Amino acid sequence: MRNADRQAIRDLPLFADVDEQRFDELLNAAYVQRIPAHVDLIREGEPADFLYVVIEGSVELFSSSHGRDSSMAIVTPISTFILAATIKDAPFLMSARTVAPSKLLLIPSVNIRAVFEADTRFARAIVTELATCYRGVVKSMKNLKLRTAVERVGNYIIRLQDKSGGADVVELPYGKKILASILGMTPENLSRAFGALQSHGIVVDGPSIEIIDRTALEACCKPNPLIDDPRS
Amino acid sequence: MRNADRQAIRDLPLFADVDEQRFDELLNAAYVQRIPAHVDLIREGEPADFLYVVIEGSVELFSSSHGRDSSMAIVTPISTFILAATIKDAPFLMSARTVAPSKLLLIPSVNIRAVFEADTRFARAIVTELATCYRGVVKSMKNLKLRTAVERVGNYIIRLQDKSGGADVVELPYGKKILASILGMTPENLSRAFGALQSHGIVVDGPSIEIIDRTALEACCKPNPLIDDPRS
DNA sequence: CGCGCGGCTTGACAATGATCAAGCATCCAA
DNA sequence: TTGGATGCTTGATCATTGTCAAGCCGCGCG
Repeated sequence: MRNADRQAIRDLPLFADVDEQRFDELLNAAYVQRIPAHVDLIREGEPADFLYVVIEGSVELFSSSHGRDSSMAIVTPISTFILAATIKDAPFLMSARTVAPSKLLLIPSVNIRAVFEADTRFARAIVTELATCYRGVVKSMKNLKLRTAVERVGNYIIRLQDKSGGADVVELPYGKKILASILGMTPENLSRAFGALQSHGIVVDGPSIEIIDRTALEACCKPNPLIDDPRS
Repeated sequence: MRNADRQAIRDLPLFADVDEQRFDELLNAAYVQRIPAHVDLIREGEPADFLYVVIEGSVELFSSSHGRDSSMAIVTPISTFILAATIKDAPFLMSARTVAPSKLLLIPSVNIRAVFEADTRFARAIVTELATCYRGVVKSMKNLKLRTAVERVGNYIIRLQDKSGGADVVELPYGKKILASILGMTPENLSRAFGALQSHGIVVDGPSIEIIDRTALEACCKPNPLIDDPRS
């Protein structure tokens, strides 16, 4: 493993305070895997044998039930996924597949659980991580239940602009098909929402979106920091 | 505080392994409150000054944004709510109000965080609790995104029957208006879903529901343990 | 006890969003 | 380079769900 990658993982709040020796143990037990795009990593319902860390690329978490599918989230570097299932030694509630060619670190769950039992600082870091994950999903629920499709799309654009340092032109980081599914709508409806928002301060050109009137966009889509602020 | 209440709280996985002296500290710092029905306990966006424990009665967690409201969960005894906000010292993402006359224990968040820092077993119990809460919300998301309204209602009935030990007749534990909102629909649509399910193995009489053909109900609503099993 | 309010049901109608289908553009593999 | 597959857009149509409204019932309060 490259030192830059190792340091990037070390800098994650989850691992930052772990005892150095135990961090070494985790990494020594782990596997680095380079995976092409569109590869299934794990299937919902299967045991969570590894904690996954996305180093490069991106991973889609999705769920299926009786013929229906829905994307739930995209995990980008440097992030972990399936921490809760790992800690609980429980089956995973979502499947995961690579969206782009990806570099992943797979840390065996037994090692994660061992360090969790042995290192108090790790246990506390896991608390913070899980609390953050929990609040993230609660906010997604609120987004779904309290907003129309157009509002969800508009607020996604606003968040993306904020995340891009306020740039006027932002690029969608993944395809519109997945974005639609994450936002809880069909691709057709996403196209229509983009169309509708062109009267409210944006210009859409494929994966590029220019925000020409942020005020109009916010008036239409009504951002709420208790849903949209990634730090809350 | 009555000994039975104290023991019931002590028996919660969250507190079961906490050092006895520290558990005493928590309870000594706490307040018992008897609250009538329909009283707002906390408003979303406010700081989470207390961890709440429902000892009797029930509490509705709900959210509002720009004129729209939605119920998110009902908390029943013996359970806590707003643990994540307490631990993160963050604003609460949902409001809470009593559904029925309730008896609550309010434990100051500063005390919770102090014991979290001092008692490893508490930290670990919090991990398990948060992981469980996180998985619960993920399952709610899947319920919303992967099912129709009728399926959501039908699976709610199935879960209620399982929770009632398989009884043929079950009672809705709270009003249909709140149930509709938790399941992500209007009260009118809930009534219609109950009506539709009368052709699929149930008989509805006010808050009583008789399941006369569980097989037909399951065939219609397609339960999935990765959504519906409360232990997963 | 009576009245008012809220919950719930039901019907009519409207709105939102999904489905189906066709066409275009792009990307990837042979 | 070419062909096929996939993503995306757009339109027509359909289905699900929300809104509005009225009526009934039960509960709580004066």
